[in-house]
Amino acid sequence: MGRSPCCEKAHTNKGAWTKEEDQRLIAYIKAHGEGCWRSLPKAAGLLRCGKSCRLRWMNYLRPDLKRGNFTDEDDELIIKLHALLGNKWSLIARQLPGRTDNEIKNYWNTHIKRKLLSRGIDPQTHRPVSAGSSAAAASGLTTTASTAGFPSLAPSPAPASRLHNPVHTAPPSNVSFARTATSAPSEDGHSSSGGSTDAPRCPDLNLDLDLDLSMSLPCSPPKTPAAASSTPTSHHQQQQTICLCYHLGVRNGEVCSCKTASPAGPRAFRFLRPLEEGQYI
DNA sequence: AAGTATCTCAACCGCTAGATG
DNA sequence: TCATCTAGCGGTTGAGATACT
Repeated sequence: MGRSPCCEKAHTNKGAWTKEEDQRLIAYIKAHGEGCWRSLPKAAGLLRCGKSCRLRWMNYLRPDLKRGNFTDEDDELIIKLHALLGNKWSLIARQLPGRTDNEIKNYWNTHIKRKLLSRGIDPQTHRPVSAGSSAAAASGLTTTASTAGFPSLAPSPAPASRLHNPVHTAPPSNVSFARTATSAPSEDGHSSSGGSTDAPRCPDLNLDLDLDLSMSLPCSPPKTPAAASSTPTSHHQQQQTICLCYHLGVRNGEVCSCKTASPAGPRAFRFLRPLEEGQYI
């Protein structure tokens, strides 16, 4: 498209940030706030790409970041969220205040994957790995048994990045992460956003997950009023709405306050359709 | 102590959605 | 409507740290 590069690469530093660069970036953002990342480097006197500045700030310098080890509770929450959302690291990160998507992504790849495999669970599908079939696990092949930790949270087979992103779009009906047996598989077999295993590993899987627009944050307003009022099907209107936090046990049984805290009204909180009797996903 | 293997995680790259003119 | 720009996302890489021989 003839698009110009995001920065003049010939005149930008790359690699690890120095303390001085960090200080410059922090000072600038403290003075001016987060804003136009493209123009920030020049304004702040940094020989860095705006993208790089943004990343450095978001992943490392932000004052509200929580450094240090993840707790077991964090682990379990991440696992559950991953089962629900796939590799939507930014969405997962928003449920863990002080953690970044990059940090969670790294933690997943270095710790949780191994932890799940040691439990005999395929980290991509969240289903038990059949005995001795680590290769199957790696390729996303699964058994049909329920997951060990959360049988109702079988993973959604990898919505293509942004194609089914509940934050960005309000589909005409459910944001169904499930795919039928006739759904097209992903173009490649390796891990991509949302997961690597678009093979029909769960042909009858129907998560029927209706994540509302505020999925991104417990109480964040919807992106647009139009989207917020996107017409739910009558089918939906009959569903009891349950906050995702509540469903996941985040609030430990409490009714999530995000329902009331949202300025956008009752449509602004996330809900899952409870499974009907005999239904499994 | 030295060399090698493995692990961790900060940073980069390429891509897309949404905004704008 | 189209072209372009920007912010943001997810996958990947590689330097440094650590463990092992």
